[in-house]
Amino acid sequence: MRSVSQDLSTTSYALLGLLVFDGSPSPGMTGYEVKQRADKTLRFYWVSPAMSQVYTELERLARFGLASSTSDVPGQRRARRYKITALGQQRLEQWLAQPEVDFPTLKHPVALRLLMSGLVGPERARTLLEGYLDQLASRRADLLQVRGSLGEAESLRYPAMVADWGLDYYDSEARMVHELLVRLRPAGTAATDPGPTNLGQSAGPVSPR
Amino acid sequence: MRSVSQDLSTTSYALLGLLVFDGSPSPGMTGYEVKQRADKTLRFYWVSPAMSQVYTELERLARFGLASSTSDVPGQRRARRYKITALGQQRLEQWLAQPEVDFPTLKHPVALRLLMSGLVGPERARTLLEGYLDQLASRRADLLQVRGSLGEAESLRYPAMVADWGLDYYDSEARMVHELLVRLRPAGTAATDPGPTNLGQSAGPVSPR
DNA sequence: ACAGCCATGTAACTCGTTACATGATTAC
DNA sequence: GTAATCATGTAACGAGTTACATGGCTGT
Repeated sequence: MRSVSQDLSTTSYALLGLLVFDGSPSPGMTGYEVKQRADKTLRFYWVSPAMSQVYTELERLARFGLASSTSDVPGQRRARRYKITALGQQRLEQWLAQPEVDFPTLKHPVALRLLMSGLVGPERARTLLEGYLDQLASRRADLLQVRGSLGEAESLRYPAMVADWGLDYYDSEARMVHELLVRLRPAGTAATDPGPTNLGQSAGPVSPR
Repeated sequence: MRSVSQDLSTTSYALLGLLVFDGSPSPGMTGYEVKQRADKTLRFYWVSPAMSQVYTELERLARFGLASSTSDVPGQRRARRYKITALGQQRLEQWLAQPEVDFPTLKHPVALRLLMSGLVGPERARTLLEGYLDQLASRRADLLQVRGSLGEAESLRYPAMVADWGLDYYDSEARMVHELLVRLRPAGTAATDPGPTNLGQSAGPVSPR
């Protein structure tokens, strides 16, 4: 649709972004290293593509002249290393300057299940949310470690801001889930499970037309 | 991988969930109506599938016996209506009861761009975040309307909880983005754009090994 | 008569995943 | 020697999108 010559997916730009952070004096990154970097950082705000996609994506960037691949053969080990090119950096900057940015996409299996938890009752909803709290804590710990490794250096200012954003997000989620757990057990109610409520089933239409 | 006979995608279960909320006395929903419902609610926590996918997905559910399709021909207008079956509801409940739930996936183009904003400077980062604030406000307004339509009815308790969760999420985002905007313009700094910082480029490796 | 909504579907394609296949190097 | 990690790739498939094609019904 966008007629700026060949168009890249957001994931391509994300990988290009990983290459740009590698810096000029470096000999470049192997696909393997790119994947590791993606696992460490990209996964929190985007996705970490599968290894196979990393390789095909890097080859694509090279084909478009946005990355240079240098076949590196020190002993015997084949290891292709990729660096961002001037053209690649130019394209990345163009992309960053684009005024129209898609709204974030959230795929939230926990919220989706909570939505329908009337079918299975509050006990299940509770364990669902508690499980999510555990996952959140573990994710937060991972991200906190990343944040720590970024430090306060001026050159890593933006990555640090994004990491802080992520930590704040996890904290907000945890806070809200705690609140929901409270709502799930109102003051006077005993600990006994009242069983599933019916979702308006056979009790008239839920949303009146 | 999961050997519970034919397995459905989360999107299938989400659509099944839309059907279950339609309630027994209803004649069922058309694909068109399912899509509209998805646009109104599902999109906030999952995705709203394309029309074409809604139709193929509903047909799939019918093929598996999880939804019944009644070809409805009142005048001439062909309109296939779908209702969830007992088997469908059973499968949905099984899915809801599953202990292992995937961690949410966030695709955040704004955070992704902020991460690399060192390449284009704080001015661009600012407009990026301000644009996001606008989008957030509009999204929040949409969701607030949905929340309003849910009211305080006991039968819609869970959907209401999820809507409140969503509103809280949008508020957290807005609060954090404001904070980031403040960080982007530190106290003493003048309004002049200092230009792009280099991301550790030609200034030694960013992450020391 | 024409626009806009209701309604359904097929075809081609993209993005991304898992499974598979291969092999070198390093640490114990 | 053998397990873990480094390293690269292909093939098959699934999920989801856009583009396309079709047509009835409703209000102005």
